[in-house]
Amino acid sequence: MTTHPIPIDSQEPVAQSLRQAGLRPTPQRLSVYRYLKATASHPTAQQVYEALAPEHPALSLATVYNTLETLVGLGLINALGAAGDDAVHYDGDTRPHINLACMQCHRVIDLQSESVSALQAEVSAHSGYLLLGARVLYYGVCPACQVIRDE
Amino acid sequence: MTTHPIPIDSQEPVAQSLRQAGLRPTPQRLSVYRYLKATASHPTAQQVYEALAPEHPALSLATVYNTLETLVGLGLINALGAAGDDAVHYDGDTRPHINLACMQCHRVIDLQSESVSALQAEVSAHSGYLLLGARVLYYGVCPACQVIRDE
DNA sequence: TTTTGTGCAAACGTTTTGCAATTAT
DNA sequence: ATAATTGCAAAACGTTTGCACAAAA
Repeated sequence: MTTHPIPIDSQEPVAQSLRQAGLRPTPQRLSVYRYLKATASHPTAQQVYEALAPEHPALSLATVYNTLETLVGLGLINALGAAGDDAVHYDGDTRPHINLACMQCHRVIDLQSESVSALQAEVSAHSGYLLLGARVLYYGVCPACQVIRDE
Repeated sequence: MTTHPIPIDSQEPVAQSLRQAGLRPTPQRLSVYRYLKATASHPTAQQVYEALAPEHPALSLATVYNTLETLVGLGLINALGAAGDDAVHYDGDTRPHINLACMQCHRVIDLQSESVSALQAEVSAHSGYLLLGARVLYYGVCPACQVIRDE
């Protein structure tokens, strides 16, 4: 692989989290993480790969998969599961919120909610689990796809 | 396929739901549904298949997959997504509750919660989505697996 | 009789893995 | 130097699909 001019900011919280876990803050990991933080599209591994490919031509899909798994394991991103497309969608926003998935167009959007924070607190306090992530998602058919369905 | 003596109770709510959707309440569909309602184990398709195989020797894994998809589409069961094992886990309990998944032993348990009903109400009222199911799941490491991990 | 559903096996697409080369520490 | 990480290709796995047969309407 040829080295690409993707800057590694060692001060970045992700970089620190990775180091704390004994992992290296590589350009690939930072790119994947940054992309997930910057987008609201809840992409699949394939979509992350396609989004980063232009600026990161040597990136491999396998590395994207590995990286996503790593980030989930560290609790830095959430794995939401499939949205009618057999591919896991990821969410860079780990703050408590609701996800809405359309099983028809496979899009996932966010919905703010008062209640989710309470939920998370409840789980943290009473479960006894070492929590890594959340998957608060309701699935169905979005307004746009309902219209199409009626035609 | 040979006919098996699995009774079809036409009064069963599932049977009625299936008919309303123009689908037939077959022994396979009722068996899968009943099993999911009766267990608290949040099984994968494979696990449903293995559980029903002894009493339903002609059942095929493909039918289990098809049936699970059908039931999800009708909102009769919930698709929770993977639990560290790349296989979708299903939940026969569609009442609002929290699911806790252990990414190490791949088990999913339930957690009662006051807040989840409020969540669901919020989504129903404000999303504009035609809702089919919920996926309220927190994942991490269960108490038992934490002990093993420490050893 | 017409339509729907099943079972089997093959196909598909997502995800994982082995290994040599590369990179960070 | 040493150990971790990448990229590629191949493999593996869960899931879906095509089709002939069976069952229900």
